[in-house]
Amino acid sequence: MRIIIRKFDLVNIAKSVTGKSFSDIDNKNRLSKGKTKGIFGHVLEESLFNYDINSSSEPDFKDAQVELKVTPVKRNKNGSYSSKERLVLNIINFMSEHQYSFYDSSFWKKNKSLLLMFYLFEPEKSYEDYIILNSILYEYPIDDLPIIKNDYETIINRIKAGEAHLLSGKDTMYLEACPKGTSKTSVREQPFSNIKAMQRAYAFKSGYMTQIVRKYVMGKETNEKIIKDASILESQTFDDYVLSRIKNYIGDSVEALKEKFQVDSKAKNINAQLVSRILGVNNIAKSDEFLKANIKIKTIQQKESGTIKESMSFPAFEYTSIVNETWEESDLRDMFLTTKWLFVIFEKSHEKVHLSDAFFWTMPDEILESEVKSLWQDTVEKIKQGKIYHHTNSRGQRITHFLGSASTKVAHVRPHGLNKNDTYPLPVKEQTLGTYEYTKSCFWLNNSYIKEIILNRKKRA
DNA sequence: GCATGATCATGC
DNA sequence: GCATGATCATGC
Repeated sequence: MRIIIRKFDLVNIAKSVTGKSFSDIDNKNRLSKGKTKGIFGHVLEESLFNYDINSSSEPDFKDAQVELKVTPVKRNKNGSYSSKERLVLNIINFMSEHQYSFYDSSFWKKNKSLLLMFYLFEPEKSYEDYIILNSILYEYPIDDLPIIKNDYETIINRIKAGEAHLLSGKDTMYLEACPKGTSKTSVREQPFSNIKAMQRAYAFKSGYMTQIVRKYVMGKETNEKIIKDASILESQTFDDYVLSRIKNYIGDSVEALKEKFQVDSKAKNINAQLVSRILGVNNIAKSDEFLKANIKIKTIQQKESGTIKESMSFPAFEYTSIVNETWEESDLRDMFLTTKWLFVIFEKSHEKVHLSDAFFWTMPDEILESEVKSLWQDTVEKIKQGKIYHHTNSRGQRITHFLGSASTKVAHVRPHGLNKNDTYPLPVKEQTLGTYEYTKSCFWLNNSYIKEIILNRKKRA
């Protein structure tokens, strides 16, 4: 007789190992056979749930229609927790998937209910000793579903347009088509083009997974939402909705907006605060949608001449970390590959600053892999050689060897800290100064490049 | 008026 | 106490 396991039972079984390590659970000695991809899933399937390992288009637990996923959580330097990576789901069959609507898709059939088991990834520990943090039955929140459906449509529409080879994680918000294969040479045929496309799988982006971790594993309260009514997204995308809300205020002065929304602050991000109010939230950067989709807001001031007032800063890098990175797995490259920005332009005219434009932007791959890459390499090389300080100018400022905006087209390196005494340690001695620390620095997008982005956008429109 | 080092106000 | 987003200051 076959025993039918229900969702409720599965969650209880999963929760019974909270706080245990994989070696505690592994009674079939799978861990002793060495680490392989998916080993944690295999241990739990065999030793906790007692079923045979399979790879079928059906969910792992057929009767309950639940798919088991074991996924790592990491601890950040500031003590918070994030998902260590995206959650990869089933492979997309380009040849057939385009025939289905969302609820008939392979994505929905296999993943409509997920049993998520989170473990803590700890780099200093051996993998057998990783601990299960918690387990939950994940069924999509009603507010997330319209966005996930729109993401699905976006992926399908690219396949229908014969563009499966151009699919990119940047196309979508929560659900992405991520590369899945041993290399770029893992390609498959697509139905509406002769060009072979990289094999891809559905996946939840790491930003989406991080919010699940924070809410369901760490117990953090729900984020405020920009979309107050899920039906808004039945007729438009999230991006279009956000831009249409902002466009209602184009031409308004900062003074008028401060008055209208009763915002009074000397903070340098006052313009971002105003955009938050326009979208009906306290802090757009902390909104549910921006966090889950990894969208960041940047406000930009354009002078009457058209020049952009300031270059654009990003978080400071740590000298000791960046020298241990390769470009392929660098924080900088990862940031540009996984972040989308909402640029909001404020233009100065007639002595007043007005809201003038808003659009979403991602770093083009070809720029990332040329100009940005070479700047990163130049910077890392100089840190490795301890060749940072150049000379002190007549104002007592320390001029560096890092590439400035005068010698680059897209991005440059400049200080970014509280003051010049706000430093990070150096991996090697600074050759001229003899110190083991230097003022914090970060990568900046050149204001001239930002101007170019805005011009190109106007040309296209 | 630009380029670049230095710094500020805020929030967590 | 520090990260962050954004801006300030001034020699050239």
